[in-house]
Amino acid sequence: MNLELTPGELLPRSFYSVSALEAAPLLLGQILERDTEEGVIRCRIVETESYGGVEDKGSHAYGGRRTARTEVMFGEGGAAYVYLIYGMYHCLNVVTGPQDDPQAVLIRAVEPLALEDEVLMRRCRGSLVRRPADLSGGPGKLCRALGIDKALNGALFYSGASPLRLAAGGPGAGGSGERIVAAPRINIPYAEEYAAKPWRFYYRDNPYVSIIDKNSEARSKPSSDFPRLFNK
DNA sequence: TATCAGATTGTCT
DNA sequence: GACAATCTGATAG
Repeated sequence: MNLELTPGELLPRSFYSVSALEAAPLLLGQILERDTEEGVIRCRIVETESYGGVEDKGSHAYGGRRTARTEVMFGEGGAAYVYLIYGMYHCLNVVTGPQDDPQAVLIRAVEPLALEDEVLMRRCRGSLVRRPADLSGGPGKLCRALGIDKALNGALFYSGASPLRLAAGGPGAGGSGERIVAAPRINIPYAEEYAAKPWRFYYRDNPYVSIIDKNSEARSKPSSDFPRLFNK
């Protein structure tokens, strides 16, 4: 996919028509915008995981399980799927693919774009932040830092009227020369043979990434090996 | 730095 | 009734 987009412009609805596996690395480097009472928080996506299709045993929609919770995943791509995990944390996903094909990309880590964004995120965060990953390195942490809860389930990322949006990152979003690591997804032992699939993507050496894979050096690839949103 | 148990509730069987 | 796409603080080395 090669879309000509101006950095800062909202990603178009068509961006979300691809599979979750395609979208996961493409979302790296894109900008997540969140409207809060204190102002707009802007941050860059640095870690994602793909949960794709009814055959993925790691997915909430495995086997076509369509319930009140997973309903958003069955809709057209471009909506937010937000759910509660372990009774106290929320997780944010970007729904992709066509209607009735449940696929989503879990956003696992973001980094604040500017100092003002970091200030707002720290304010929302609550607990002690010593290192970058403490702020927003992890799906539960980033939702707290951005004030995301189930009220945002179904929000449309491509709509200017939405309180949660996705905009194009810099000229190299989806890459920009940074190496991308593809590694197994986190905490889904029940997914059996799907647990080992390298469907987690993150920027190597980025301090906001939640967990560093020991074999990341061997597994990392130049970003040019992944689909690009922008031409060079 | 690494490991571990506890927290806490919506969701599904 | 069991468990979850997690995080945190405590404890040991």
